[in-house]
Amino acid sequence: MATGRTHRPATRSRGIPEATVARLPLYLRALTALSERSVPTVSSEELAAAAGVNSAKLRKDFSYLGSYGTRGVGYDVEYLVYQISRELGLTQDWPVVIVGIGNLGAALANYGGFASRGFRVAALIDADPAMAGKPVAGIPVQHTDELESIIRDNGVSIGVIATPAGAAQQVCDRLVAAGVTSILNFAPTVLSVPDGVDVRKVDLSIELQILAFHEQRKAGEEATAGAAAVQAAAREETSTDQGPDGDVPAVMPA
Amino acid sequence: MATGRTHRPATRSRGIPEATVARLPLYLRALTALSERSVPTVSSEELAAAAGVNSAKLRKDFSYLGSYGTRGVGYDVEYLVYQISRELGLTQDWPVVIVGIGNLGAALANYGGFASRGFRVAALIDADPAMAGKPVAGIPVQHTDELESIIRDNGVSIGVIATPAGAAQQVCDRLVAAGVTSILNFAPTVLSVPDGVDVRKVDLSIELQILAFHEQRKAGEEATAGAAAVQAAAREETSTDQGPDGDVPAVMPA
DNA sequence: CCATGTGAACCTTTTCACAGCG
DNA sequence: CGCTGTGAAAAGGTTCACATGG
Repeated sequence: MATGRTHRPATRSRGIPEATVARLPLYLRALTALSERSVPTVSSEELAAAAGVNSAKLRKDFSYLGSYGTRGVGYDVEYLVYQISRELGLTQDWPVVIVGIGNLGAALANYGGFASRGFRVAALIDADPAMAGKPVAGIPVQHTDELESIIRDNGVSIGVIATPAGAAQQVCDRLVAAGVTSILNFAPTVLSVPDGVDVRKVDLSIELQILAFHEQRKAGEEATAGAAAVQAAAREETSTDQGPDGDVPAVMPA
Repeated sequence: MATGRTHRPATRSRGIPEATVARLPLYLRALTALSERSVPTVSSEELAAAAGVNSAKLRKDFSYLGSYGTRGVGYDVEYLVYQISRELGLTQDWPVVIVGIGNLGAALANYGGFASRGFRVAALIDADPAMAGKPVAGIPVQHTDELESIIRDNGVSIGVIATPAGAAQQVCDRLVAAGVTSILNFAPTVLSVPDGVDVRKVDLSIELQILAFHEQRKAGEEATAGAAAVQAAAREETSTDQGPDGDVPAVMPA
């Protein structure tokens, strides 16, 4: 930490916009890469390019966190990594359970991006008795019967559901009853949860359908030509700035 | 198709908002479920509940497609399924290739939600020679060398990247050069592509980080109590309406 | 009489453009 | 003098509330 962890009296008022929160992990990833290459500082322009957004947006986002840059120079990489990590709550340890160890569950269990971000896979849970005891990614799979005790014993507050759609709501209910308050849902279902519980969903099929929509437009353009067919040009995917930010994720039953 | 495919003179002007497009797959899923239960019609209220959004939003969304409902009654399920499918371009066949057949790639290959939505896995591609010929989900894995010919021979315009981060850009370049114009990226990297190519990303780690942020707030609330700590109550996750809609997805290297 | 379809109000997010600081 | 930080404007999306039509 170059600038030292001054902890800042935090001019930062509360209420960081959701859209900004959703981009912080992007900046963090880009900053981590710079940090590994021992780059000391970055300008908003450079960092924005690395994160795939435009610089005005990035500066505005950072302004919600506080004034962490130096005019005429840029941002101190290490310091920003620290500030964003702290803001996202990644400086603490988050035990996570993954329920449903099919192809997807296994993929998630093996994902390396967890540990490096403060997430720890506390347990893998599956309803199939035949899976019990089998190690996946070095962690023995436990039976669903153990779900409640696992959650409680490990103080788990984040659960990942990678079960088939039919089992998702039931698993969700049990996770919530046992104390989980944040759920990442990969099953293609709408989960209903009580107030105070956060749900985010990832649905692959949805992402593909959105791509298909735009793909279809591209094809139609040549045909419809003439008149006002330009329109799609509005979607200037300018080589950067991906992550349309305003989206719905994608799913996957195991 | 109850109402028959009248094809409608389409009062519908062009330019459906991105946010609406992102929700169409959600409605489609809910409608498909209703269709399977042979439900003939739904009100905006019912369908909205099933899709996890509020009814005003749903009606506004549908208004961009045209007037497909009947006042005092609701929407014809079969007819809407058809209209939305057509709008999304799902009435045609979309051959897709998946590059990177690790845990995640295999999970995707096995995902059933594809075929039922007009997507067809045309080929599985991996750089590991040892994988070549091995069947995954009934489809033999082919070596990366074949990538260009596979794309061309099958007229593939949508590619899924499930490789490690380091290989993603290179794979992306080859896909684009071979003719792919839509990419779903699971690797935790920002891909740069020429104009006209669409990229969507899915990043698991990002989703978890967003959950962690809110989780941290919840914990802080009790401590910070007193003063103005309410604020998070604004996030009324009212048992439905998940999918904060304004987000950034999550990734996964194989 | 009911539920759709939609203008209008409202809120969020993005973009602009430049003052101000290092 | 360059780059950050930020008001103000613009764009985009959501919610309200009700006229409209089956």
